[in-house]
Amino acid sequence: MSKREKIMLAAIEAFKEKGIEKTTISDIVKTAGVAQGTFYLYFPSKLSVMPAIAEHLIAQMVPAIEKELTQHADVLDQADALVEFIFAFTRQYRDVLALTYSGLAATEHLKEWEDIYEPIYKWVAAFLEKAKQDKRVRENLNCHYAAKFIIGLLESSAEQMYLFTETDTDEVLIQKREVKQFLLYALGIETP
Amino acid sequence: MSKREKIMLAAIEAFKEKGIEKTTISDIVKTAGVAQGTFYLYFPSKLSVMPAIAEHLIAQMVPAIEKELTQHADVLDQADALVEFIFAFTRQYRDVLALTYSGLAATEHLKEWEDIYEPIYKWVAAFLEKAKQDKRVRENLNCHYAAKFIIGLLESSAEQMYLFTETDTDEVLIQKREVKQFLLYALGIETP
Amino acid sequence: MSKREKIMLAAIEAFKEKGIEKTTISDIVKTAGVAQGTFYLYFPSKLSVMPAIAEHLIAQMVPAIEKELTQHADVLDQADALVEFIFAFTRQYRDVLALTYSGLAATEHLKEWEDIYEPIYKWVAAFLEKAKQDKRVRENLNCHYAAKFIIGLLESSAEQMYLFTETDTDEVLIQKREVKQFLLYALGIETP
Amino acid sequence: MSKREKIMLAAIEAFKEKGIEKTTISDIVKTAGVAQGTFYLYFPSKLSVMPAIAEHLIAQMVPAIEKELTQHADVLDQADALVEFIFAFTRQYRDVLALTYSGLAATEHLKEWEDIYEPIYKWVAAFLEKAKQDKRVRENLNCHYAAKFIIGLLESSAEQMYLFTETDTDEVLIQKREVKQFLLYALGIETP
DNA sequence: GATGAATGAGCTTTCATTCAT
DNA sequence: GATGAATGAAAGCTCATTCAT
Repeated sequence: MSKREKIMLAAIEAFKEKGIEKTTISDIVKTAGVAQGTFYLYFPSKLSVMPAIAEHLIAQMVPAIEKELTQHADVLDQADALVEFIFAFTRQYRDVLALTYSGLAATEHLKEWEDIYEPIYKWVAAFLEKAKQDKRVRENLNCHYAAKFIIGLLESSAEQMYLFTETDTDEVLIQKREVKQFLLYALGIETP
Repeated sequence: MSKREKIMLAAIEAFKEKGIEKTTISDIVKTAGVAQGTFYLYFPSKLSVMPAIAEHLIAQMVPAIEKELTQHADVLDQADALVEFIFAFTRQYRDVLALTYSGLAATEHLKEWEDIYEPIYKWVAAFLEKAKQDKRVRENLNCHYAAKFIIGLLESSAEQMYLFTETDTDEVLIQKREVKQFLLYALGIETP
Repeated sequence: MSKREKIMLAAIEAFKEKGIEKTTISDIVKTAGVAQGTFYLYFPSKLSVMPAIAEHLIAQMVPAIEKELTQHADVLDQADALVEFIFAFTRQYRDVLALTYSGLAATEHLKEWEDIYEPIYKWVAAFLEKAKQDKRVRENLNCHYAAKFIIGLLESSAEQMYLFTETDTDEVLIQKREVKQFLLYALGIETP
Repeated sequence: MSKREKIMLAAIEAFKEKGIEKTTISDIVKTAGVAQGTFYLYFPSKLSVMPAIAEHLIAQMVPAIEKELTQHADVLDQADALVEFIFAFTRQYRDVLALTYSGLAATEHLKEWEDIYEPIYKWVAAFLEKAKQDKRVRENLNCHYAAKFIIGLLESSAEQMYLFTETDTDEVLIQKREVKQFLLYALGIETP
């Protein structure tokens, strides 16, 4: 593993452990097992690690979403898969996601957040477009906007859950079922 | 105005101005016009102001939402008013909202976030319940969950916009129109 | 009890509890149950309480020593009583004694220490003088100096003990026995 | 000289100069010629330098005492040398000694004081033991205890003097002569 | 006399940053 | 490239002191 990568992963650990504000570069290099000065060979400041972390997350997210969606032919199954995926992903990375968002918000980098999401929006929009051609969603659906609403809706509902629990309690299962129904109506998907 | 209140409002100003990371307690007390030591009479640390700010924001939001919703009799108009309100509120407090969330995330206070939102969820749920009795929304709607989804959906879509612009551009108007339509379908509201 | 006295006793408590350095005037007034400003009506600073504490100690010590010594007619018994008294007194006030000395040392008041002890030296010297007339101590004994040596010797040996233990262990009993013998030889007292 | 040593010696200077209470870490580092932060690489607080100072003092005292005592064959001369040495040492370090004791008392380190003295007690006891074998001191002398009493006696009598004067006045000479005599009787040393 | 909220000078402490090795 | 002891600017924080009530 490269030193740069070591530092980035150590930063994630340290941020999780102590919060962004209280994490020092000293903490990060101690966790990474490199010298104090080495940090500056790769990053100019503590918060400049954030975009790298965000990219790291997305680099894991995009191919996973793609794989999920292409596994299913019908939009109903795809919606289902998307909900499951976003909940699973949010659960797995809940700390890091909150940290990354918060870390970007604390700097001037917040605007990059949307750029980072762009590829995901694209993918979802493409699938909706396909479904529209197949008349499987309502014909007045604006796929470009809908993609963003869907991601926002699913992420916020997943976060609402995993703020309190790390495991999939009954409460989580109900929330998932309900958000799926909410989503199907919003997209105008006919259920059998 | 109490010193505590002065400090809190000054913190909002300072956070807006310089971001949380770069704001010092010195900045806050200068803006508040109180002495350095006075800060510590009311708050133990910079981030401990965050929950107070969050409460302040919600304290402004709840009666405003209540007023908006009670002004309209039909759920169609209420939905419309809610979208307009959340967009307007998000625009007005866009910096502070992102910062507050991020500030809470950086502390142990994040879980309080949902508690703070609780009264708003309650209000929206109550209005949906009323609409359901009037058969103005789909009859299988779970009002309790829907309330949370609606708020999450609207806030995320408003944030997506105001991350980039402070004024209501065409882009914003379209996003509003689209999210309204998305919402109406999700709730199963019949449009004339 | 006067406020001044309350403050002085509270200072002793606070110094015992947290040490002189870490005790604040705030701590003292909280313990004393008076207001912050009240302190300054009686003392100009934290360390200016020290001489008052020292006087308080001596005010208790002098009559007690006097009583002990006058109870016994012979110098052998008086020496015995003095050892017992200094050990008992040191045990009882060991924290305060160290604090007082240290508190005076940290200021310009250390020289007052000897003044405070003066009456005790006087008393002991007087008793030695009487014993010398009775030929009960060696005839070349300089009573004035001997008084100071005795107090120094006994206090240091008592402190050596009670630094480690608060109760009269076997170790303490042996130390007392040995210091008595040491003292008797020093004074040239013939034992039966 | 190591930075740690520089800081310790600077602390001695500064404490002498301004007293413990009024000395700031800033004063110490200025005197030491190191940066503010460097202090914290070696000591966590101002008072935590105290044990280091105490050790430093003792490290100087032990070999000096050893040298003094081994220079003389007879216990009479050794007693004389010990009195002279303790008075000289107390005079030289009078500020620091009082401060060190007081500084240790103000912390949790006071108990270390006796540990630090242990090697000196050992040396003196060994010399007394030798003298006892030679029948130069009374045969019922408990050398272990006597060593502690002697050090306590001599230090307290030296301190009594140098509290008021820095030079060897007549008063000091008399006190030395008298304490020597007191000591000789206590040990049962026959004078020619 | 008594109070205690407010002050702000000045202390302690941190920690990003450097640079000789 | 890599190191980590040393730096010192700048932050946090304290607490003796004041003064209107």
